[in-house]
Amino acid sequence: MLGLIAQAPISGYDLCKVFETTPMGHYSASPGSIYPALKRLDKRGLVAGRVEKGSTLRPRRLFELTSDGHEELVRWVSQPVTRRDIVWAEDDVLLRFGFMDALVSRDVVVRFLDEVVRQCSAELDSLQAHHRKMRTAVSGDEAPSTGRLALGYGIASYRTLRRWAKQARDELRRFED
Amino acid sequence: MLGLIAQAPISGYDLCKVFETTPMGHYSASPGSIYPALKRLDKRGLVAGRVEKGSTLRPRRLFELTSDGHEELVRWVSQPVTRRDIVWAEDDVLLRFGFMDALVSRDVVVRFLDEVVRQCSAELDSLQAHHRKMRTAVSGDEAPSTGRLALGYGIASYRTLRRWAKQARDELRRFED
DNA sequence: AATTTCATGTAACCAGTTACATGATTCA
DNA sequence: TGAATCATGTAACTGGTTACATGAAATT
Repeated sequence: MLGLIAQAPISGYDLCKVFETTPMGHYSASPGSIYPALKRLDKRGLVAGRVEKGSTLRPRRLFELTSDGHEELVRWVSQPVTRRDIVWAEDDVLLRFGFMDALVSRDVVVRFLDEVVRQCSAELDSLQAHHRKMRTAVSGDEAPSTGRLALGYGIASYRTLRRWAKQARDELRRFED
Repeated sequence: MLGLIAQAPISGYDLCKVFETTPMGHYSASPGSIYPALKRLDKRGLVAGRVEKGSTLRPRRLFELTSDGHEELVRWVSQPVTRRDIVWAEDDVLLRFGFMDALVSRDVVVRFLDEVVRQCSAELDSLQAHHRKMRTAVSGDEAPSTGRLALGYGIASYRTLRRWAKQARDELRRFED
């Protein structure tokens, strides 16, 4: 939400709309979470709401970032990418990346992607070891268990993330001055 | 947890171990969630715990599925795969798949994968439309925004899932009698 | 003798989901 | 005039995380 508010002042209602109608919807968020979250952010001094019109219209509160909010947002996207992030919060990693270019310099973004590649490789090593163990455990010409196939998807998934990170990094480098 | 208990009677402690030491750890779960969850499942009559030893040893409760629990587990894995599942609960879809072969027939599994392919294609259409919109919005020879690149990952991700589902289906078909 | 592991659990805190409530405004 | 949309919010239910508590058994 801080990332969205940073792009332009926005109301709670329009935040809901973003989650409903764009791929941001991947990150869920319903009125029942957005309004309380805005209230929390306000209480922490990270956003400030101002009423757009004072006339007969139903008031519409536009929220914008405070300087504390901007600081917090930069801190959030700039966090080191840990293996834990890759495994348990891959979506957050991508979300942080998606807001980065408006907040930090190009080479911070590139280092971020390099770290994603590193952590993917680490996780892949561990998953592949498990995958091999499952092969030897059964061994034969029966069909693979769905459990083993599911693990195969996990591996394919981290490979895709790693490949994407490498390509994205190269693409960003290509446009460096 | 029902899926794990179905494989063999297991204690709360050993369930914790599974999540700590295998790729199942991807699905989180800590003692603070496992023990209360076991209690809930017990209360709902889906699992039954029996004490392993009555001697001086600290009692160790082994849980096994009741017939209601088995029914519920089969119901869970057999649910239709919706687009909502693919988008918001991809992990659950893979988890259901991973437990399937012990619970339902081969062709139910194959139909499950076919449905995954369908729903991926639907989601891909929608994401690609958004992706194209972001291209035309900026248009030029500047570097792509990290937001657009992040969406690119989403697309790569669903492509991987679709490709995996097709391959897994073919592999399962190859071993059909 | 001290530490680690086995083994089970509880409590405070936090936050998301669903569903509901309210009332103004715009559109058919 | 009735329905949909704009716009903001609340409440009950649910359940996860972290951290803590307890004590026996095995290991060093």
